[in-house]
Formats: sequence, C-alpha cells, structure tokens
Amino acid sequence: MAEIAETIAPAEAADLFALPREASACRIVVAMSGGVDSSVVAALAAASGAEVIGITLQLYDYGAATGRKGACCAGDDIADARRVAERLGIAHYVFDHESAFRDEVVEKFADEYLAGRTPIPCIQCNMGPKFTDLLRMAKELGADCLATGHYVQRIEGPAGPELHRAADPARDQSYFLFATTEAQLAFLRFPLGGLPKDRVRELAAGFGLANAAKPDSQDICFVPDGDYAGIVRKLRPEGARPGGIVHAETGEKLGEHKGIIHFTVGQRRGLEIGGQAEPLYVVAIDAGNAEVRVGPKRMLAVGAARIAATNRIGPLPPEERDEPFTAKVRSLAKPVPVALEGPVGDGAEMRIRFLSPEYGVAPGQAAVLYAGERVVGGGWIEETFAASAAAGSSFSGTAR
RNA sequence: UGGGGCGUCGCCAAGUGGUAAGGCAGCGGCUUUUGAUGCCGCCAUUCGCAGGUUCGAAUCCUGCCGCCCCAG
Repeated sequence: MAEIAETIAPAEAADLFALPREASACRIVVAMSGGVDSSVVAALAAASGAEVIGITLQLYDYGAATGRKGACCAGDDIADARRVAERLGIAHYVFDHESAFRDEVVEKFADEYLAGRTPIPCIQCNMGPKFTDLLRMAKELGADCLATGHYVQRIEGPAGPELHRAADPARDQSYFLFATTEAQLAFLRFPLGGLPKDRVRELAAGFGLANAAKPDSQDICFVPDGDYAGIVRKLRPEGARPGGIVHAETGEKLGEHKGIIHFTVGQRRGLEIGGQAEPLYVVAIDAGNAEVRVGPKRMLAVGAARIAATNRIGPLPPEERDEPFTAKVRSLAKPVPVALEGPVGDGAEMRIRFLSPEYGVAPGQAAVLYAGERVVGGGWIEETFAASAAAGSSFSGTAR
C-alpha cells in the first residue's frame, strides 16, 4: 500500500471520514457501486488506516443490462468493485438485493408513471436499499460509519450534522438526498463532497484503480438502453392505454398518443404534432382519461407547488433572514428563490411559492429546499399552480 | 363540368423570371447519477403532372389531374 500512502496522507484521508476516534480503531463500511467515485471512497478509507469493508448490492438483473456503459451496480460493475477491493486489500461483500430493489424502486417507478407522475428512482433507491438496508448492515457489522461516493457534504453544525451541497456545484448530488433522515445522516459520511473538481479522478489514478477512467454513470441504472417506457410496459402491460393529445387552452384535439407513460410535464419532443407556430410542451397529464394536455411554453410557468411527505434536516433558519430560501425542482438547476408556506418535516404537507416562475415542474419529482448551501429538507411535488393571471388554477392535478 | 380559388419537405408556410426562407414535427449529437429543458447539427437538385416560351421559370403560356368555394 506504499503507493496509496504517497497519494494522500493517512491523517488527511482520515479527516474526510470525521471518525469518532483514532482511525486504526475504526471500522468503515463503504457502499461500492463499482464506479470511480465509490472506489475512491474505498481507497481513501483504506488510506486512513481504518478497517474497511466494501459492500456492493446487486440491485437488478444485470444480464439485461450487460454491455451497458456507465450504468451502476450491474455485472461489470460488481466485478469492478471486487477488483478494486482486491487491490486495496479490503474485505468485500456482494449482497443480492434484487427482490427488495424491485419492490421498493422499480415497481414504484412503474406505478408512478401509470399515475401520470414523473418518478425519481434514484431517490427511492437512496431512501431504501442504500440508506436503510445498507446502513443497517453496516451497523450490524459494527461499523463506525457508512461512507458513500455521493457528492454532498456532511458538516458538523451546532445542532448536529448538517447536509450541504457539494463544494463543486456542477457535481452536487444533494437533490437526490433530501429524504435523508437525521438519524441516517449521523451515521453517513460523504468524503468526496468537499473535493475539487478533478481531484477524484486524480486520486483514482493515483491509487492505481482499474476503473479510474471509467465513464460517469448516468441515466436510470436499471434501464439498460434509456427506454424507460419499455420497462414500465413490461411491468404493467395494462398501463399503456392510448389516448388523446389535447390543447390545454382551447381543448382542441391535436393528436393521439400511445400511452401517458411516454410523457412527462415539460416535455417537448415526441408529441409528433406539426404545423404549429411555436413548440408545444406537455402541460399536464390526466391519467384517469389517458389524456396528455399540451400548450406553448408560457403555460408551463409555475408559481407555486404543493409539497407532500416532507423531510427536514436540521433546524429551519428563521424566515426573516436576509436571504430567501431556495429550492431545486430538478437535479440540474441552480436553486431558485422560494417562499415556504407551512411546516417542513415529519411528513407534513406544505407549499412553496416561486419568486419567479419556474418551468417544467412535474408532479412526482422532488422539491429540495436550501438555506444557502445547506439542505434543510424537501418533499415530493404533488400539484403545481400556474404562475399566470389564471393564478390558482391547478393544472397538474393527477387523478389518483 | 357555369364562375372563382388553390396545389412548394410529414404539417404550416415564404417566394410572382435569375437559379427553393422560416416555423412545427422528425433524426443525430452535446449536456446529465431521475424525467425533462436547453444547445449544436441534419432534414425539398426540387416546387401536382406533361409540354411550351426564355440564356434562365416554383414563378409566364397551354393542356391534363386533384382539391376547395360560389352558383345552380
């Protein structure tokens, strides 16, 4: 492990894990997906001098995803994780978690689409397999913490650990972690969240990891070819009801579609409606009538949203701060200023009001709330309200 | 079968003698640990068909075909 010592000093590595005592007396469980990021986490853990156990969850039938580049948790990835663990000389276990993953993530994913909503399986996966099941395993193994490769920062605050955006905003993954409970956060570590942009690849190369140049993962891990509708159709064959595409303002029928599962609010492509002066976007999806409602971009302007099943992480700063709260309605976006209406946390329902209109807000997606760089919580978007004069008109109510 | 109008890319639509705009849709790519958005690129050697006039026509002439409207 000489090379590793040259890559990073043990003390520096140990600091990244905020260990409760001397590293040599600690046990760190690392969630290893087989990707570069979590591999570097494992290497850093090993470099710290702690005892390290790598765990990889087999989450889905990787046969179906073979050959897929950049997916996480699949066949080649499990092999990659194993190789990395061998190189680092750490213990490594692979657990078959397919059945739980199917129930908690994939099935819910399909049901959401059938309901006309737009799910985020990655958050379900974090909430279930990763931060519940894996975390329990880590505790059973007597670990001091569970470390993952997420780009997010856990910072010790006056009232306990806080969740902050990654130092590199381009890499920030806090959006996917809004549902993390305080109890989970106490046990979790995200050693990559504070690292500068290219440092992780450098470290991977420095550690001599075989997957140092592996492409970043993207898309939904269990959708091999990006055809998520195909997965939904396979799971819920009865769900692909054809229906009409209707103009949201005039009610004019503009076309037909092969099933609402192919659409999401804010979507432009795939409508196959020509002869228009301006592009049309999906404005709402009526699952009950299998109807897709479309309109020009201005109809997508959302002024407020109803948020359900909220989670709060740490205390909510006082409202009268000089700086407004901000929210992200999608992973890739700068947080935008919002006003909070109602309680955040404990599953409560509340509303957020966008200080300027937000576009393409889809029910089923998450709204994650920030106070500056800190994640204060978030919830699931249930309903949105138009920003226009027709204020108050809810056009996203999905028949449930 | 009297009168009038129209026929340009899948759709909408510029262009009326000088060598085929644009928009929508579609396709490809970039971006991206969700779905989207966005951005970039591609997309009619040809203008209903057949002749004719002209150095040269989608644009002028003739005929035919096909729609539409008004008549009756």
